[in-house]
Amino acid sequence: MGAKITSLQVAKMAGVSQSAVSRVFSGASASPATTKKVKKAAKQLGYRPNVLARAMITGKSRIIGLIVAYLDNQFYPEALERLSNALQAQGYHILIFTVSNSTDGIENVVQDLLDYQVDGIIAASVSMSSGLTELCVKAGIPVVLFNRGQPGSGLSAVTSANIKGATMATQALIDAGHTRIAHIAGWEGSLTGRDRRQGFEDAMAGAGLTPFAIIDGMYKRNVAAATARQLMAGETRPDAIFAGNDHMAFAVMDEIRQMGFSIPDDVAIIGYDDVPLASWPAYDLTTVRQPVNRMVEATIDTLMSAIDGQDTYTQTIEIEGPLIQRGSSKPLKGSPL
Amino acid sequence: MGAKITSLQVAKMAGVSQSAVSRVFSGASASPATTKKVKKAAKQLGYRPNVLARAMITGKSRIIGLIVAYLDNQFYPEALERLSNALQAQGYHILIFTVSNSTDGIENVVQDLLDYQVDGIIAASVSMSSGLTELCVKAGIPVVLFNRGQPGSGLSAVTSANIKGATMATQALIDAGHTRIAHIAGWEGSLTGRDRRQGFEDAMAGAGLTPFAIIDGMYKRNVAAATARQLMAGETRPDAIFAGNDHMAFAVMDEIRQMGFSIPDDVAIIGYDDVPLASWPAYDLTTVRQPVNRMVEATIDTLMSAIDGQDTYTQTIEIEGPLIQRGSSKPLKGSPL
DNA sequence: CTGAAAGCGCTTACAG
DNA sequence: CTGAAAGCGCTTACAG
Repeated sequence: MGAKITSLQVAKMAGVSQSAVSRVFSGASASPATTKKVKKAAKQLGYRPNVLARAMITGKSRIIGLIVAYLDNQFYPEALERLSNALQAQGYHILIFTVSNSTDGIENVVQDLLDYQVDGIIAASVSMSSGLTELCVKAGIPVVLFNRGQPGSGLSAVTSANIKGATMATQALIDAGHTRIAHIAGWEGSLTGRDRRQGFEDAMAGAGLTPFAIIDGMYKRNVAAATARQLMAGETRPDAIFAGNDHMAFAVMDEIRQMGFSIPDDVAIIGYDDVPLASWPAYDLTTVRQPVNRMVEATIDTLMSAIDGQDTYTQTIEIEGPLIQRGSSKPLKGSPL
Repeated sequence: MGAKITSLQVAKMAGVSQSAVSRVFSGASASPATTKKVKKAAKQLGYRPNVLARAMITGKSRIIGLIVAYLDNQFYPEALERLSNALQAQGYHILIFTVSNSTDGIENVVQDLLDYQVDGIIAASVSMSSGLTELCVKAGIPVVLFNRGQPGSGLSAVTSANIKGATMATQALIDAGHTRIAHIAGWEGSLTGRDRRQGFEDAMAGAGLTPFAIIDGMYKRNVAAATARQLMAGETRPDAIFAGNDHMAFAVMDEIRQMGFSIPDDVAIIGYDDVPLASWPAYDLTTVRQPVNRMVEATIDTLMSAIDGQDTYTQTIEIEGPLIQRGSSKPLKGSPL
């Protein structure tokens, strides 16, 4: 068992040279007669080329390293699935690394990826230190950041239009007549979190309103829940909360309902992402949609052209998504429903 | 850029042979003096061994192929994360393939995996045709099925004790006083689905009860929701529903609540898996816990000993989990709460 | 179009 | 302990 079949054995059986076998399988030119003989022998022996050996020579492993965190946030499994499908369709394979949100894990991960001679790296919601970035650049391995920009890093990034999206969400709350609007923000250490906060502040300022509160929810369920409880337990309460993402918004809704408040009557909630769960009746969450499919497309495109060496310059792509109005917030004030 | 540093360059700089460099990095014996010189040169040049080249010679790629479907079911992202962490800790890396539930996709996937010379394969909730199984056996690549047994396949498998778990769940409904109990079953094409159905039927028969209905929910949200609606729209209605997994149970709860029924007063619901969402207040779902961490442990253990060639025999491991009583079902009849 | 040969970057017996 | 050499399974100029 495990008796590996090599191109040499196929060659012998087919009565041709080893190079001929290689040519047939690597798509190089070969006469119909040779091709036929080789294919027949290969089939009989169950031969398939060793991809690792091929990779060594061509310098192309056709492996893409994917680094992902936050798998408990429904946005990422979906993104992972779509990235995976898109990459498979192009004949690439994904070497996956899951990391925790802490930064220290990622150092080794990138080195491991590089050791495997990956052709490119997609980093979903993780930050790359300048040292790591340099490492990849030196190795000539393109990196694309997914759903997390990193200004000044020199890395390509694909995100949604976070400032604009957050402005839309906040504006919707303002237009519905809310005045005491709080923001449970995404992790301040991430550009995504900072941009959404910026959008919130812009909209509030534009309406001449003072934020009821801005608190970092760290993109974590328990932090968001605790924050919500604290906000709602006070003497004066917010009449609306914009959460930095859906994952936190669900925790906020759970907590607030448990306290006996009604959504959206006592307090309106808006999230960000539009993960599948947001549309389920149990939450029915108003949210800003991040168009996963278009973000994935852009990511793959960016990565592929970098691998092909077409574009050596860095691209930052922002994709806009609509506000999806649902039951967790009130429609426009005075608007018919 | 991309000027790959090889062991030969390190050797020249360190003034030793290429073999010496290799020995230092592959953990073979080398004198302290040599080791020091080599490490110094390697560091200066930023050298790291090419894992692909190493894999070619040793015949060990340290890559594990992971096939996963149903990523929209919260159980799998969690399992993926834990599998990934456990494997990384052992120095293995995961080549991931996401497949749809349809069987046709997996054929090519396994071939791709084999082409990459993976050391082993973990198949999460996907079935392997006998042809595929034979392919892996011939290639000497161990396969472990995760959360999906396949009797007669000769493959190792790790699952929860599905029959027992389903019996417990059903018994809990019976003990709470329900008599018109329906089962929205997991996909009949899967052993998991059939076993849970079996457990349901056993418990019902044991109590002298006739199932109100048994309908295949295909492990799909929309099918489960439609089934629930149909059941509840009838003249006589079930007073309890056991769903084949949590993912379907959530859909059932959403649908039933939208119809205006109350849970658990009008109808009690129990699921299977105990995914994180089950404990969130919005669902508060009574369910049978699948101990992911122990299932992952068992999977890794089984795979590793197969890779090391210690155990060539097939193992089928079933892990028991407790029933987690929550608000979607009533506690034991007459019990204080 | 085809075969003989070199070489990808390593590991590992084999002598010394 | 160490170096020279063979070889893992391929691809790819190079002649013919």
